[in-house]
Amino acid sequence: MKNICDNEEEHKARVEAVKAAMPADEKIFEMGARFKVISEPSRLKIILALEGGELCVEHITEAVGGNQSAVSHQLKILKDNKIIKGRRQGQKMLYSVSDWHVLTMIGVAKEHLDCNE
Amino acid sequence: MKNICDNEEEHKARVEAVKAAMPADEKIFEMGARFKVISEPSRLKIILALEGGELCVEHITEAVGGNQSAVSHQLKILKDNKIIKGRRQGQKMLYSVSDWHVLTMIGVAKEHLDCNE
DNA sequence: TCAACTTATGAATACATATTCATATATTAA
DNA sequence: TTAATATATGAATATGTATTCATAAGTTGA
Repeated sequence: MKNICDNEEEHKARVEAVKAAMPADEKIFEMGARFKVISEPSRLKIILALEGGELCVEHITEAVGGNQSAVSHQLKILKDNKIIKGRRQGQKMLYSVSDWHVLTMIGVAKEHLDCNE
Repeated sequence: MKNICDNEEEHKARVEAVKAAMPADEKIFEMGARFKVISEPSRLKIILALEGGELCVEHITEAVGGNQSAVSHQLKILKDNKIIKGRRQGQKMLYSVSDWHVLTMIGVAKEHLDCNE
């Protein structure tokens, strides 16, 4: 069976095409950063906890387990990456998901892993 | 404005509901692992290079840059995570994407970042 | 202003992992 | 079997980052 990888002319054309279609390094890095943010289990849990609406830090901490400091650090990373947003209400900070693309991607992953009972 | 986080009764119910809807730790970890695999720029590039069909290691290396060893290491990680598959043809190994969920997720990310020209 | 409560943050530690170099393994042709 | 080519892999290094502890900062009520 003939394969493109054994044909030197097609080879060059193909590799050039792939390189041409490749997004800029900067874009690749941004995409990767996005996936990296939602790759950590603790952050993934936080996003899932917020899927149903905004919650304060204390409640998030209860919902996902772990201690308040760790949750706060992760909330900061999620906020810096614009995946969640926070608003203050009195002493409490209420966080909610602001990037719905992320929920879409998590939905695809959940579906794939059959997480919905 | 009344908020659920200021109401102790609703609070407990809500946190319990969130915990009940939360996938098992194991599932969370698997989802995270999936995202982690596609979060590294070098691996993301490899997947994008393979989006148009199978390529041999040498061509992948040319398309994404870097050296052969690094690409091979990343190919192994992608293969171990069942995101790509490889078949041997003579001296060459031809790799292709086997997990289309991953391409879906990358598509969402690309759209979000406006990577398409 | 002070005290209580909630959240954020800096520093230190511990752990994970990407890359490189050298080399091993596999395949083909002679 | 040997040489040439293609790919894989082990070990070492370097870098990134999650977690914890201690404490700071913001908010409210007295």
